[in-house]
Amino acid sequence: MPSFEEARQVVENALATGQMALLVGNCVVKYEGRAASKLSEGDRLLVVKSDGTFLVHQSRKMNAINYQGPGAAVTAAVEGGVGTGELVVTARRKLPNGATEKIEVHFRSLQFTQSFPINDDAELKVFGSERQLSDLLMADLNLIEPGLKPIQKESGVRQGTIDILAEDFRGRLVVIEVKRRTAGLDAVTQLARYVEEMGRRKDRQTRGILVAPEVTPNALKMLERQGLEFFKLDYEVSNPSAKIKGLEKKQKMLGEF
Amino acid sequence: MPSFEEARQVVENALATGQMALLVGNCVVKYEGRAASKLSEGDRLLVVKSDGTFLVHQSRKMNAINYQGPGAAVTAAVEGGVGTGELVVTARRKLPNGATEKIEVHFRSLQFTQSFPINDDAELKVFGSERQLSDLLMADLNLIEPGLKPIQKESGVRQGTIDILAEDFRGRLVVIEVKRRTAGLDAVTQLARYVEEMGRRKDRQTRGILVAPEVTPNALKMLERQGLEFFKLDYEVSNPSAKIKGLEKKQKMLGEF
DNA sequence: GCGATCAGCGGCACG
DNA sequence: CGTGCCGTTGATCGC
Repeated sequence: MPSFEEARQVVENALATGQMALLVGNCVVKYEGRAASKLSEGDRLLVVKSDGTFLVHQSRKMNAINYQGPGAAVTAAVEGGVGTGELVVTARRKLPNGATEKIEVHFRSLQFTQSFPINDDAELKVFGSERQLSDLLMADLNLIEPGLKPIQKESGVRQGTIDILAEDFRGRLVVIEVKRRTAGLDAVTQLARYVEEMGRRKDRQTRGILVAPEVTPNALKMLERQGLEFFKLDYEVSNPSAKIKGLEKKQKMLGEF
Repeated sequence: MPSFEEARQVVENALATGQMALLVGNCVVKYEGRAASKLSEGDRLLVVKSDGTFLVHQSRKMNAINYQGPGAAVTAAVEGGVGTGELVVTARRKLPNGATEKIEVHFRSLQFTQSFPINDDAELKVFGSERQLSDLLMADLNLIEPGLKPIQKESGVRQGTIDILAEDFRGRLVVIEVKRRTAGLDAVTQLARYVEEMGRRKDRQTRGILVAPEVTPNALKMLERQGLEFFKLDYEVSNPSAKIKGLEKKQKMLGEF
């Protein structure tokens, strides 16, 4: 049961020395900024990271119930008289907008306060991202359709948001949108927009193919209505790699000869 | 510097008694499931909540670098010989898919381990959500355009995914999509889809209005190209409420008489 | 339970 | 910086 003053010093010290501070206690949380919120009394975990990240966690759910991102200015103050006082930890942040947002955690009591030195330069390596699947597919578009050829970005002109731009055996443009999970209506509208934009810019007949492991019934209907296509992508991820199952199959077939 | 065995007991005890466990130490993290990932050695904070939530936090950024949602089964085991061993904390979860995903945290050393009782029944009250703004607007559609009337089955309850469905002074259908922040291309494609679906289902001339505090240049161009409309929504949030500035203005105007 | 959408989304990469 | 879009998105609401 640390005192408010001890807790205040732990937070200040953590901020000064680049450590991570952890506080557990009963508190009320107020937020005002892009929206506003009020969280009444309860026990929570407060995490204050050295980059200004500020997380209030409840006893359930993954997401912090209130938070502030990196760059927030965190302060701690003991307010009110002895015995009736509280520890107020505040995080302020400037919005790109110019306005500011503020979160205040009012601790009525504390179970625990401590700060920790956290040294960590490691970066997460992820396998099975959409980008990676897209690159794997690009390496062999014949998997989707024989004769499909990728179109290289012309002299520095970025296609931007289109995953894969290709040309079919008849010379038609093919816009390919890859999704790593079940594709819904949003994926179809996205593809439809790319196809529409591409057809308008290039004034050329353009096909659109949605590539995903699954597609919802509504999304499939909409695809058909718009004359777009679906290709089922089976893939699997394991620790040092991601693999498209079709490519594996193809390898086996080649191996049979 | 708790021993691995002490730490294991803290985790097990926390799980058994519904407490939240906090561990700080040097670890390696492996994940395999919807994707796969590897995070090499570094100091991190591990949070294990009583609902199975499992969060690995680095010293920076808001999001957990590795995680598992509510419902995960968490276990802890000491592996390897004395002196060379490690504490392995594992979270397993069944995907809706049927497959399972797993995250393993291998602690090589520990700075801190403790569990805390967290009692919290409070729910966050948020002001300024899109839903709330939509309801405020619905209460007085004349703000957007004189003669606009909401079409609703039940008072205040909106149907389906369309934010607001209304009828203008000429009896045309009006689909209104409300965004609480700057609207981009996705908002426009979404609105376009609703308008297209509505027009097709009702076989009736249909307008579409995008309502947002701002709109990106590209989105505005696309709106115009599709014959859709934009209405700038100014609002402000403060702690017990959200207010649409236009409505405030209108109140003042009425008060002037 | 699945489907669709919002979120104070966060984060990243590109212009 | 803004714009666009992915994310092991998560969380919620409606069917």
